[in-house]
Amino acid sequence: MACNQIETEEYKKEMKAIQDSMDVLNGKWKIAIIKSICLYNQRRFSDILNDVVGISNKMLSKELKELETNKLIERTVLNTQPVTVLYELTKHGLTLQTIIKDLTDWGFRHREEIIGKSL
Amino acid sequence: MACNQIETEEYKKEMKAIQDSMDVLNGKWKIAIIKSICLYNQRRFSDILNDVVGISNKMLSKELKELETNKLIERTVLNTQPVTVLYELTKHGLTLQTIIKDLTDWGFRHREEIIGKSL
DNA sequence: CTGAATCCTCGGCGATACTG
DNA sequence: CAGTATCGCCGAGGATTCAG
Repeated sequence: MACNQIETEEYKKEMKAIQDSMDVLNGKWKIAIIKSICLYNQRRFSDILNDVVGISNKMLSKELKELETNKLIERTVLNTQPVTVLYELTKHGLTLQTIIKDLTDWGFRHREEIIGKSL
Repeated sequence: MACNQIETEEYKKEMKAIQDSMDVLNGKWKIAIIKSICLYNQRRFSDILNDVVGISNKMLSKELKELETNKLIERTVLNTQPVTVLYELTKHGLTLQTIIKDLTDWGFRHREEIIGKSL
């Protein structure tokens, strides 16, 4: 119900907003990385590298940079020997949780719908 | 809060579920197409082609097929001259509305957070 | 009108090696 | 440990043309 609305101006704005969201979340790894950090609140580079099965260090490095640019995570360098780098979600990053939860729920329902059985 | 949970089995399932969702929604066009159909409940090929700015017919055709495979939309061919083809959301397709709304809202907030002002 | 077919480009992503 | 550098594949997606 009520997903129709004729206001085209509003419609265009919404489309842009969605594209913004998708750009941030797109790609093969972003959400997996966020989940990894989220799971432990704080996580090191190599920890995430282990958590996110299949990712290469190059990709991880790139994705982390993008997430930081988008102010979703924060990078902290510790003066240990050798260096330790911690990543954690920002306040803004934490607001993604609703979406992530919805995506999870819908994913389960979708699988049932398509394959006819759950995980 | 409470996005951490130690159960790794559950964690893996959730990751798969999210990947399922993202696979369905990924790419440059899927959500825009869904929104277009949704806006009018029923929409023809060339209508969507106009709604979704920038998409090529090849892409539209491909995306529509995928959406149909995923049982999100339904294709109806009318015996007109020339042929008319209608696309509409299925019940399952309509369940995406929550996610789409969340993505829209978050997109707005994100823009404020990053650029410092709204659309 | 609704696509399918073809050709081409560009960037995402992987593999491996190297650095402070 | 936490990345960078380099090479290269492959598929997403654009432009154009053809077909029923």
